[in-house]
Amino acid sequence: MNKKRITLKEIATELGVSISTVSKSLNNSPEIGEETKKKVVAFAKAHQYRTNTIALSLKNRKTKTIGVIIPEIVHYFFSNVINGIENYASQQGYNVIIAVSNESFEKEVLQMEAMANGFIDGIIISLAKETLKKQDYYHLQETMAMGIPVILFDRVTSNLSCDKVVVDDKSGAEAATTFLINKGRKKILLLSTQDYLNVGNHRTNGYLDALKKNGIFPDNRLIIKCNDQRSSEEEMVVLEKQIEALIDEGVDFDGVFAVNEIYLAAALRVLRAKNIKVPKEVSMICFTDGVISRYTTPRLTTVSQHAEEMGITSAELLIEKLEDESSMDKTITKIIQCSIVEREST
Amino acid sequence: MNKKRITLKEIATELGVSISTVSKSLNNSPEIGEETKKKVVAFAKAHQYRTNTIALSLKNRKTKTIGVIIPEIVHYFFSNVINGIENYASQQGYNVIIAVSNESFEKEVLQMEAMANGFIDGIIISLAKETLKKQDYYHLQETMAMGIPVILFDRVTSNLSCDKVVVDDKSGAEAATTFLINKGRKKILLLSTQDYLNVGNHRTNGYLDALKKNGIFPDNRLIIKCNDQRSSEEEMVVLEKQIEALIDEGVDFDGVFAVNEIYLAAALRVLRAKNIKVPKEVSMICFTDGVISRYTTPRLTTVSQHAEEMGITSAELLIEKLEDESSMDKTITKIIQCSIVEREST
DNA sequence: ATGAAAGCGCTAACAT
DNA sequence: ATGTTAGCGCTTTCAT
Repeated sequence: MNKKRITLKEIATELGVSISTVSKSLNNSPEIGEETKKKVVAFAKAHQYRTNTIALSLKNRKTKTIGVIIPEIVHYFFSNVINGIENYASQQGYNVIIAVSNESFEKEVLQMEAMANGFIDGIIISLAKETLKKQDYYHLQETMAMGIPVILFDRVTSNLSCDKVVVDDKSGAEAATTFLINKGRKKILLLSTQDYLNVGNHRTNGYLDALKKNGIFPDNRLIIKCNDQRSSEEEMVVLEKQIEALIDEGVDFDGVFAVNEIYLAAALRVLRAKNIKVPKEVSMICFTDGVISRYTTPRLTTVSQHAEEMGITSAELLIEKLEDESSMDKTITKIIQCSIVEREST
Repeated sequence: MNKKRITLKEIATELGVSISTVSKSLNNSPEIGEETKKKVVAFAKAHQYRTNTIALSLKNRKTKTIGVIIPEIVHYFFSNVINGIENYASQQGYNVIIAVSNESFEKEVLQMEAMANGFIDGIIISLAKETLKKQDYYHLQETMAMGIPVILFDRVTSNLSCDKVVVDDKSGAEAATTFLINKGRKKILLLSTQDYLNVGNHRTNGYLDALKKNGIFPDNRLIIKCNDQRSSEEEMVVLEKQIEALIDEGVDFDGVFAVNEIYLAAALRVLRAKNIKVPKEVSMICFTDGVISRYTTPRLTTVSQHAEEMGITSAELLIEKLEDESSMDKTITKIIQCSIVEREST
């Protein structure tokens, strides 16, 4: 046991040739005679030679691995993005390291530094809520200054000049709202987030635009911007109470548009408790085409953000920067279009 | 831009001292005079010196990173396990690399080799369905033979001698079934998987044991072992049909125990379509305390497998092996107890 | 107190 | 066709 892997040097002494002969043989260099080549390759195979990636990295000054930092991993959207990144990257011969910031600024900085310090050629990141709130991007600037390319996705900021991959949140929200309007709904409840999350902000604007374009005057009582709670469980409880109160106050609505699945699931629970029929009396739609939408009754109509595609695109952008020096200068922003997945709630 | 990080060598020439003096100063060696030390440290700081992890790894023959291979990432249980691993590992100064096998044997082998080839000190893995079916563990044996410690979690096999972290599936299933029996249920529908998945197998046994201990004779018509379909969507459709058929045939049941959330969610949909009241007429419980359970109506009572704890335990086991040579010989299996989280479906 | 040199495993330019 | 050597960035033993 503990058979510590064999090195070029060992093969060389064992075979009575030089290290470079071994190296060249293994890399199938034309410099080496067929005879020797065969001999070396056979020996290497027999002894399960595996080239030491670390040594290679040190030599080449590149690690062929890319780092991904996401705010949360237990999250349908993000894990799908990772899926996309993983698929494309591995197909291009890159490894993927994943780190989680847990929505914390401090942890994000730590993770970023750990990565920048060593093992990665480039970083793909979606910013933590706290970072967005603080608007402190020093750690990102620093690693970019070190010549490490950074790609931002989904949770981005205009304060950083680098490649970005975003969803067209505004037009997605507009489409969703319009979708409800076209079903004859006029009093549409919006469940959104606080404005510092650009995502929530854009979606709210899309909602407002759709109303305006259809000549519907927005009703402030129909716009709920959820407060961040410590846990999403608590957030649910608070939100459910708010919706309940709304109904009890007699504020009427015939549609609901939520900026994510769980808000809509919360609304659905309330409606069912109040015995309001979906989609008969109220139509419902939300962002995030995740697991929940598929397993509620009725199943939820959603706006898909094409998470996997976002992942692939981010990886493409990064690897391009990595392989082609000249691409380092220009910075581009890719916009992924949303699409509506209709299910039973509309 | 592209400020390529500074090296010891550069600092040395810049300051007119030797490389080793710089190295020692930065590592606060007592060998170096206070004066020089200060000077070097100051200079390093000013130029944002960061030690090159790769070089260190090459020297130390350890990378301080651990690899994790999971069958799926878009999965509540696995992402929670990762969360646990990540938390413990980073706290111990380790990085975590994640790879996904996508339930494919081939991909698992590839990922394993990529990892074993270089960047990781040890591996934590949950086996792909295909691997379990094939029962081919050569790749694992090989990396263990290379002296790389491997920890198996959740999807394990008795054919491999290494540390393992498993859930007590059988007693969890027994507890769940007993839970329903104690609510006065006697005709309990079991929704399980094919037997080659040890997880499904154990849970089925737990179910049978609970029945036996309570003097209930198992009814084969009440045991459904779902076939793997290409996608979980398809699996749902098939399963829903099966349950529907059961009811239409007049096979009666007053409880449902499913080995995972989505099976139970499927059952719930059918029951609601048939206008059967939950939990009034039928009580329901399942394994996997995930997102879905929290957002259906009624919310589902579940058996929690303490995913995060499993992650932490796996990481502990691995890091222990990594830091303490002498622990390499013994192999231990940790069993994580399940617990029931009661919600509205019982 | 400081420095020279070897070595971690590999590649590649440059001999031979 | 094969070998020698330098070097990637760092630590550490052994001089000085």
